[in-house]
Amino acid sequence: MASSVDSPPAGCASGLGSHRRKRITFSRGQLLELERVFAARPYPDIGTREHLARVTCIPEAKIQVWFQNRRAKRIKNRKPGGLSPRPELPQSSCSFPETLQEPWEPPTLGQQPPLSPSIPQHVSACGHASCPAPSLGSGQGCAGVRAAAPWGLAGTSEVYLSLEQPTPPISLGNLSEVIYASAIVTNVDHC
DNA sequence: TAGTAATCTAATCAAGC
DNA sequence: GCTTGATTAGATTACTA
Repeated sequence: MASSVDSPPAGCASGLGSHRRKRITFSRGQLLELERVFAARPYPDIGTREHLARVTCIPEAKIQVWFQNRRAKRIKNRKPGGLSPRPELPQSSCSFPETLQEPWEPPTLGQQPPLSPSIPQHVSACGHASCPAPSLGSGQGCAGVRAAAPWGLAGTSEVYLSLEQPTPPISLGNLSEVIYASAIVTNVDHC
């Protein structure tokens, strides 16, 4: 893991003797982008992260760290009863239009009637654009699936599975692209 | 079956405001 | 002092030899 972390050319932590921990400060635009994607899917797969990395010009590793911290923060804050920090994750992670429907509601999808809630549920549960279905395990292996697994053990995954089956209308690939388009299109002017 | 890789959470450290 | 990026440790899951 520590291999990809150093993207030397990045600029900041190039190789300044003391590899202490040079804290980087994300720009507003970058944060905006990250938060938007986070709202859509707190558990982005590698593809999403890489895409985000390109769009924001932030090393993928940093993005991963950012998401980790973000999740941790969220769990901490939403720890009133203390129990089940996850249960809500599947929600926010899956129903991107739900949490997102703020500034960038996708014109095409956003208006998807009452159906939308169930559709995106799987998309994010899977987390990967090109992941047909968790159980299908297409070679590549979907990170999103794994991500969902941990708490899925508690039974959440079953919900996803039952939800995703009856929702074939939208092509997941396109859907995630739409997510991205709506998430990114707004501010791609970082680079 | 064992080894490896990737990802996750949680706790903690520490920089920057 | 608070927020939050960075690091570390330990656990889980999936894939491959």
